[in-house]
Amino acid sequence: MPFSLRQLRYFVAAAEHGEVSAAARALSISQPSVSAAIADLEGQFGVQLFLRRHAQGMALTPAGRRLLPEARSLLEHAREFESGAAGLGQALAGTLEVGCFVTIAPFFVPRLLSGVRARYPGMDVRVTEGHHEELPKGLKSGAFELALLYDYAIGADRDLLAEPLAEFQPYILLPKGHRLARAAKLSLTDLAKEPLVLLDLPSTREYFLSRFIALGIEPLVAHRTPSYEMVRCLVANGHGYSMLNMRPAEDLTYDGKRLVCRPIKDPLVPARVVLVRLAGATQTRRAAAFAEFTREFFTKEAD
Amino acid sequence: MPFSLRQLRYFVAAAEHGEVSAAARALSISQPSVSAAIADLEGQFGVQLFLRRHAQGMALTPAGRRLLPEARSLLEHAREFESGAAGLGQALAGTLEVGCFVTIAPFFVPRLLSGVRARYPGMDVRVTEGHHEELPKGLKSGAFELALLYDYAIGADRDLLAEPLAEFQPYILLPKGHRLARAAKLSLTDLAKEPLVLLDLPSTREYFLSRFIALGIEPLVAHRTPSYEMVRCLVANGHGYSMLNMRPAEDLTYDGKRLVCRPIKDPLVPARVVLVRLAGATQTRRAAAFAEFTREFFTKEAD
DNA sequence: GGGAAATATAATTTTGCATTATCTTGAATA
DNA sequence: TATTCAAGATAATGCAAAATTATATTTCCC
Repeated sequence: MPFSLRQLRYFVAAAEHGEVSAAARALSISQPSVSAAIADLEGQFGVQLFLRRHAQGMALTPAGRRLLPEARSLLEHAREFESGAAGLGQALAGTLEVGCFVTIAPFFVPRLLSGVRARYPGMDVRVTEGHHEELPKGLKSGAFELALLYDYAIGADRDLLAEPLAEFQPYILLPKGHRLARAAKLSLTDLAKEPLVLLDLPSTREYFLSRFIALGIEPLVAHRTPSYEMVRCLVANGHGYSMLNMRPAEDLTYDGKRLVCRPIKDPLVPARVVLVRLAGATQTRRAAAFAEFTREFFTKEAD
Repeated sequence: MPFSLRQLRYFVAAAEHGEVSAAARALSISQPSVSAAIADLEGQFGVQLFLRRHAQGMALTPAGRRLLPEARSLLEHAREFESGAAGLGQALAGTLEVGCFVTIAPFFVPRLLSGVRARYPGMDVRVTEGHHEELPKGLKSGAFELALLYDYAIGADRDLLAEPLAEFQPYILLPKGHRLARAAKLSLTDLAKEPLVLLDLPSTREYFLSRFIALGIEPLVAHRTPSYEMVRCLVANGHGYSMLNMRPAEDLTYDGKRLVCRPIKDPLVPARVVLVRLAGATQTRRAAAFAEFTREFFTKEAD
């Protein structure tokens, strides 16, 4: 492209003012800049656009007269493009309320927030952590537009649209040095007589228990706690075993104890992390953008 | 205008290749240049256009996907503008503005227009008739690119280039049956005491009078009129004689009277019809083509 | 864990654009 | 006719954008 939008702007201004000097004043630049831009255009196109009348300013040649409206049109197109492009970012500006299940949040939310902030600088995502009984309510009440949670918490609720993002196979958690930890894989039947530390959260509680019951096993629930890290600490301190979906980067508890994780031999239905939204509502552009980003995030995560 | 066509070109190339590196190769520039251009666009618009997938190149974000066709459209517009602008100088299609002295026009312009239209079908010649004081101004103001007029109207104007096309010896116009009409040739001295009907147009007026004065004759100006046909009618109705350059096909006036035309015995500088253009300006191809055709036309006319 | 591929970043050179000052030209004026 | 004035072109110079090369970083893949 031999010419620039800048040069076109100068050409149009000079044509409108009939003088390079006046155009330069209007553009708040110096007169030689405008002169040079016009001379360059004329050279590029091989056509004389203006007649120089010295003390009388400049007059458009027939060629210049024909070019003027086309230059205006191109500049107008450029302005439209600009506002359209700026609008892409602008429309996303604003706040998006998102809910997230507490145990999922630390694993993904921080990185999701960073990524979304980078891609959509004007967009402000506010994440509220909640339990499985609260999140669907929050969606329905309008407290959030999207929620990140486990599919087992939704059941057959027809009001919610759940988009699967990732699958997690539950695993068994044992204290380091536990006799069962020597096996590479464990069967739930091996654990039937062992004390279970249950993550005692709505839905999650039922989800874990149902994994046993599906195999005809009645687990011995020795401890119940609603805290994820408390589960890990209890297990690491020898109070029993547990079953979890998500696995932190280190098998180390807050109180410095070591854990051992073992996959489960028995075929279990995995837990699916889903992105949930209200079936009836039309999605805002912010929500669509967040959903798109989250989709990509988990696709990359799966690789 | 915060962005440039250059940046848009790089953006489109990167989107098409899916890689900055490949786009840079295709554009024959370095990879960081493309990276920087895209980063700048993203900054300008406040939107992320690409997902960086490191070893996997780049993928368009939803925003980038939306912007891509618009960027292509703007670039296409710019290309059209460019070819249009470049074509102004070269292509024969388009409009050529020509000025012509009023009394010359009816003798040549209609046939010139027909001929030019036949030879250059895409070319639109617009002729503006004017007087000798207006035509050079029109050239200098850019109103027309070429003008057809008498050489005596130019004088020593160094800004104008005049190309001779045809010479016309002035002749004497008498009413039918005038006593001087019996002579085959007339001397201006024979007319010194006769009433003169003067074609009263700038330059032309001075031109005719100077023919007499050059011979030491002071003509008797009985009537002045700026209308060519009025001169003929006044003469035909016995109000005097006149001197003209151009001779219509019939020596018959609008009011049905007969005229007699007689050549002049005295040696006079002929009137030259010239094609004039601005000395400083570069000629468009249309103007060159018109000039060439006009040259040929008058050469044939002289035969 | 190491190599390859892709982009980003850093440092440097080059180019383009802006500026000020000066020159040229034609028109208006005395 | 000489002078002054207005407008554009040209020249010299500084600065900022964009190009380049080289290097770092990240991820994939073996």
